[in-house]
Amino acid sequence: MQIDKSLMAGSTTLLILSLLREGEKYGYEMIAELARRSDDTFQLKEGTLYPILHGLEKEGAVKSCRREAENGRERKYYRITAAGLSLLEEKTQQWALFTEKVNAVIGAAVPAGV
Amino acid sequence: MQIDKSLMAGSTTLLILSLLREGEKYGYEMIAELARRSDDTFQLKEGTLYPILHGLEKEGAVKSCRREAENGRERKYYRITAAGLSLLEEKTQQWALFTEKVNAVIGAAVPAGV
DNA sequence: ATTCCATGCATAGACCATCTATGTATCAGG
DNA sequence: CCTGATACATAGATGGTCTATGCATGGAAT
Repeated sequence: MQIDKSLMAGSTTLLILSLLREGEKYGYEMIAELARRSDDTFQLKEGTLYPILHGLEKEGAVKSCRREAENGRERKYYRITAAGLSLLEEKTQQWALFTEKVNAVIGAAVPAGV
Repeated sequence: MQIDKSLMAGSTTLLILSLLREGEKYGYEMIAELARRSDDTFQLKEGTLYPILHGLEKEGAVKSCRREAENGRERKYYRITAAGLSLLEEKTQQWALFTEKVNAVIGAAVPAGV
């Protein structure tokens, strides 16, 4: 099943920050990693990811540095900052609250044992 | 805590159809009901709800009829159709899949026992 | 050698769902 | 009378994602 695009909105930043929490990563890698962990449910496009990363850097949530990788290619590695960590925490709490409330509404419409 | 607006995108239709599954309702009532069940987390605006209802009616997921209520006011009651029920089922499954995958990604970043 | 594909970053414009801001109309209460 | 709650409606702004495209490099195949 394919996920409706609009559902993705709002959670992309949460997903990206979650990945960066484990260590620095570069753009292309994050796209592949998101696809892998979600069993190809999340297939983030480059045109989506890069603007988000630039925005996060602009607000100080991540920092980047260009570096040559082992394969000789130049990559731009992103690292999460202290501000990024607290942003991640906020987003995580919002996500938990949001899913809880949605489930409260739709769950009420589909009572388990009634 | 206030939920980021963009998180709402995509799930509004699911919420509305869920409400209508229990029986016919009118617009103003749905807004109040959503707020109540979500402890005021979801405060849908009229400018958001009515266009959605019109769209759902256009695609045959709901049907409406104007009727005078006990209080003498004229209301527009919406009823979910068979097509609406299958749309609801699809949206519900998408929601379940989506939350599962998001949790897989962000959960992987915060392993419980490691 | 040349072509093609994967890697890797980047941006402009389109798209779509929601919000803001209004507008209309009725009814109850001060 | 005038305000506020009820009730529906629409236009325009906003914001996040997608599509499409561009550039550049390296490896593999013909």
